[in-house]
Amino acid sequence: MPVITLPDGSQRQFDHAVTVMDVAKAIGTGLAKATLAGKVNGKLVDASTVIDSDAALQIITSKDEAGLEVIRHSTAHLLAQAVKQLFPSAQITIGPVIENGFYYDIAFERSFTPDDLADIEKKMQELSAQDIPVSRSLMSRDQAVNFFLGLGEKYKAEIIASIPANEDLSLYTQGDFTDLCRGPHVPSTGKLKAFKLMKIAGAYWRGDSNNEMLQRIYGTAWNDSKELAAYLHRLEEAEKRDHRKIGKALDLFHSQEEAPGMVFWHEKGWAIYQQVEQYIRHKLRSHGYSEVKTPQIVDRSLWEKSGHWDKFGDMIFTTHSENRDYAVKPMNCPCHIQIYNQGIKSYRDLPVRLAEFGSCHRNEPSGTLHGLMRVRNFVQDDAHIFCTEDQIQDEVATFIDLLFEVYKDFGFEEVIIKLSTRPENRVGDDDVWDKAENALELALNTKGLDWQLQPGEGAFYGPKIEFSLKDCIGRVWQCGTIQVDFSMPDRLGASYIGEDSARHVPVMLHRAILGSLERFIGILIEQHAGNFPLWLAPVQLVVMNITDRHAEYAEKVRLELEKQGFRSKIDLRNEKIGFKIREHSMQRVPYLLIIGDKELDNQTVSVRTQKGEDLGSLTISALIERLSAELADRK
RNA sequence: GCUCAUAUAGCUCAGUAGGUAGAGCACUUCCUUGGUAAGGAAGAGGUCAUCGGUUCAAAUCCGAUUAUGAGCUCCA
Repeated sequence: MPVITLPDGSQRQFDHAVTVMDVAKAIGTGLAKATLAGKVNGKLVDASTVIDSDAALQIITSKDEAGLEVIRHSTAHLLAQAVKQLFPSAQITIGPVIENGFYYDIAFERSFTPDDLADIEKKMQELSAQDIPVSRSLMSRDQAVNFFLGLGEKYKAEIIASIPANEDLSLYTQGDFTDLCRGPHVPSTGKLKAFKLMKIAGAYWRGDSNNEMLQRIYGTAWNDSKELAAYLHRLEEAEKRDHRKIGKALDLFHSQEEAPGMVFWHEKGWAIYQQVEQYIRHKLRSHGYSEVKTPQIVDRSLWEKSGHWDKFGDMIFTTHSENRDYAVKPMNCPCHIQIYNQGIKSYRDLPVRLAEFGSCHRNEPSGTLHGLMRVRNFVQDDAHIFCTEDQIQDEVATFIDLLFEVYKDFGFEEVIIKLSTRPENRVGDDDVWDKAENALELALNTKGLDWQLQPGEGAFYGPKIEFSLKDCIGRVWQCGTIQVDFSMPDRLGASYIGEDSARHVPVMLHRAILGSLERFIGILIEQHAGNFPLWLAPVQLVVMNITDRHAEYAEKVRLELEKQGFRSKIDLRNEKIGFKIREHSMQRVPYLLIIGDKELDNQTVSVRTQKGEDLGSLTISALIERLSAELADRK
C-alpha cells in the first residue's frame, strides 16, 4: 500500500503497487500524456517503473532538465533503430547524450553519405509517427552477451563482456530494435518529435586511434520544434562570430597553402596582437617577472637532455648547418634554464621569474590545425618560476589571481578549470607529487574556485592546472596553465645554494596566462564578435569629411588624435557620408568622427559610436577626455 | 595521422544533363560635393587548387597531391 509523496509535499495513497505512469494518470490525463520518466527517491527511472512501497516521486516531463536528457537519449536509440532498418548489416556501439544532443557510433562497411543522413532522419520521423512503445527488460551479463552475439552485434557484445558479471543489465526494446541501456527512456517513440541529424564524422572504436574507425552520427534533440528552431538559429548566429570569418572580413590575418598552420598577421590584426602583448608585458613587469629573449634555433643536444627529443621528436622542426643538427624551439623552458644557470643562485635570489614572449614551432599533425586556435607557430606568454618547494603554494596562488585579473580585463567570465594529477609514467617520488598536487588543490580551494579533477592527465614531470575558454560554438580551448616541474631543472643542471650552504635543485613552475597569443586572440575575436573594446580596437577612430572643403580641418583633427596616441584613420574619399559610415561601421570602428560645415565653424567633431549612438558635436578635448576614460576602464 | 566533405574573379557565391565561365560587392575611369548604414554610368578582372587519366570535347567524370572545414586521436 504505497504512499507516494509528490514534490509539493502532497501525498497519495494507493492500495496496490503502481507505476510512475499510473500516478501521473491519477493526477490528470494531461500530465500522463506529458510524462517522460519519473524520479523515485531521487533516482531517475522509466515511467513504467513499478513502485510497491512508500516513495517520494517526481514526474519528469519536458519541463524538467532531466526530461530533455531522456529525450536525447531516446532519440539516440531512435537513430540506431532507423539505421538498423535501413542498413541491417550496420552494427551499433554506443550512443550517449552530449551537450545539445547526442551521437551514435556505428560500424558499417561503407561510409554514410549526406543523402544517407537525410534518409535516416526520414526513417526516424516515420518511427516516431508510429509511436512504438518502449519496454524494459533485464538479462544477466552472459545472457546479454549471447543475445547480442546472436544478433551479430559484436561491438555491443564486447562492451557488455567488459561489465562485471554479477549485476543484471537492462535492455530497452522498441519494435524490432533492442539496445543495452541504463535508461530511463521515454514510454514510446511518439514522444520524440523535435530532432535533427547534424553531421557525420569518424570516431575510433573505444577512443583508441589503433582501433578501427567507426562512423559517428551527431544529432540534436529538443522538447518541441520551437526549441529546435531556436537552437539552430543560435548556432547560425554563433557561427557568424567565427574568428576565421571575422579575421577575413576585418582584414586581420590570413594563412595560405605555403605555410600551413602559420599566420600572416595584417596591419589590423597585428595592432590587436601588439596591444595584447604590451598589456601582458606591463602586467608581468609589475608582478616581479624579468622579461628575456632566447634563440629560435638550438642544438639538438639540449632537447635530448631535456627529454623532449625522445618524447616529441617527430613534432620538432629541425635544421642543420656545418654538421650540426638544430631544433627550431618547440618550447622555451630549456632556454630559460640556460639563463637561470648563468652565475650562482642563492636561496635569497628565489623565486626567479623569467618571462618571454616565446615563439615556438611544433609540427602538429595536419588534422589538428584549426584557424588561430591550433597552429604550428605560436607565441606563448611563457614564464618559468624557479623556487623552493615551500614557495610553490604562494607562487601558484599569486599566479591564479593574476590570471583572473587578466581574463577579467579581456572580458572573460567563464573559465573552465581542471587539475591534472600524476600519470602512470612519471618522474619524481610520490611524496613530492603529494606535496605538489596538494599545493595546487589547496590554491584552488582557498580561492573557492570550481574545478574538475583529471586524474592521470598530468605531465610526466609534474601536476598542472589548466584554464580553458570556450569559442563561439562552445568548443573548449586550453589557454592558461601552471605546471609544477620536478624533473627538468635537475636534468639541465639548475641549482641554488641553500641556507645550509649546500647545492639544491629548484622547483620550476611553467606558467602561461594567455597560453598562445594566436589562440587567445582567436577566442578574443569570437568573444567580442569583432567588436573590440576601445583599448583593443585596431582602428579606434575614423575621421571623415562631408565635402572637400572640410578635408584640411579633418587632417588637423586626425593629427591631434594621433599625437594623443590614438589609432585613427582618415577617410577623405569622394563618397557620401552615409556610404563612409556604412563601410566603417561594418569594419567595427568604435568611433566615427564626421566633419562638415557646422563642425568646421565651431571647431568640433560630430561623433557617432559603433553602436549607432549619436553623441552630437564635441570639442576635440571633450572627445579625448571621453576616450581616455573608456581606455582606463578597458570596456 | 584517421574518417567524411570542400576547393570557380580580391570577397561572397551561381554554373542546370561533360560543349573551353557568370552575378553581387570590391577595383579602375567618368559624372556627382552629397549631413549619419550602399548616388549613377562605363570598364577591367579567371590556365575553374595542382598533377595525371577517361573523352572528339572536362570547372563538370575518375585517381593522386596540397590546403581548408567538421569530427576522432594527439597536444611538452
